[in-house]
Amino acid sequence: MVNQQFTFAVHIMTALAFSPGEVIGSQTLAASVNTNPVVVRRLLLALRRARLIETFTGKHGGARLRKKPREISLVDIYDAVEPRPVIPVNERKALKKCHVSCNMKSIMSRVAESTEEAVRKHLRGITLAQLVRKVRSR
Amino acid sequence: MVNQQFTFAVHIMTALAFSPGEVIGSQTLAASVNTNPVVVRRLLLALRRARLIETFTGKHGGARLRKKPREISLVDIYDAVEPRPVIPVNERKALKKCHVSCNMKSIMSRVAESTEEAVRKHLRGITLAQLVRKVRSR
DNA sequence: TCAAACTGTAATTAAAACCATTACATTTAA
DNA sequence: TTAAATGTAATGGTTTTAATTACAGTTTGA
Repeated sequence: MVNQQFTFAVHIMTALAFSPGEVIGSQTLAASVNTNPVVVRRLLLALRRARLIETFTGKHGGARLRKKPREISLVDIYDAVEPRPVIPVNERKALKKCHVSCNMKSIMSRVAESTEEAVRKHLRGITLAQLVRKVRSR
Repeated sequence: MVNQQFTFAVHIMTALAFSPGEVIGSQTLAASVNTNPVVVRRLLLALRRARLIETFTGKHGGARLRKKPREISLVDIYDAVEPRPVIPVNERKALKKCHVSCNMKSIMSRVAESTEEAVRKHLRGITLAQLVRKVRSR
């Protein structure tokens, strides 16, 4: 299985955006995502670090958006949860006598970086507001 | 992250492109990538299925490109090895009473698909010939 | 003031993904 | 006919990921 943190985080943020201003607990969010509340809380911490949400402890605690859904794009969430790069670079040491081997790491690094940028650029164009609109239109 | 199969496959293809027309064995390729010959052979099978290379069994066997490096782009290799999608969709069943939960799967599917397309579009712009040129220019 | 309902966080377990490795049948060249 | 390859199945070990348990700290409100 691949890392679902980004997927989970988008779900959580969409749920928060769907009920503007409301404070929602990790229990409720976990039920919506169908995962464990602790998993949700860890993601909420990451989203809070990125200043996308604020959280409240104690009874009636939970999380709430800090910005408007149209001001939050998926790249904000992507950066908040810091998923592994789309293309991993082979970190093993090169075969000295092989010209290709000696240069692949730096070459693949550039490919990986530019691909990452392409993904981020794409995600930048999708806002939470758009996702919420899709939820509502069904 | 996508697994290293794509990274390994690009390395292998670059090595083949670096020695045009030459048949190179899995042993040699594995040494360049710094992995096991069996791992390489499995990738070679995938690349062959995609008709990017041809392989030869028996003594002096190995692999060779079937097209010119400038006619092979990284998306061809990407498609050949079929890595897991960049964004995985949460396949768990939705919480019936939650409107967001019920719609997230189809919404995230579209996000995942379009992101995949963004990656493929980017990779389509990078050819093996370009990578080989970079190897040579060092 | 105390119990209930939360969050924050560490530690552990379980499952999945990934790659390496072994083994061997088959093919080919010399 | 032997040596050197590929093709491919099976197995094992490591790493990654998510689930779970546990509990201290915070807040609300009866």
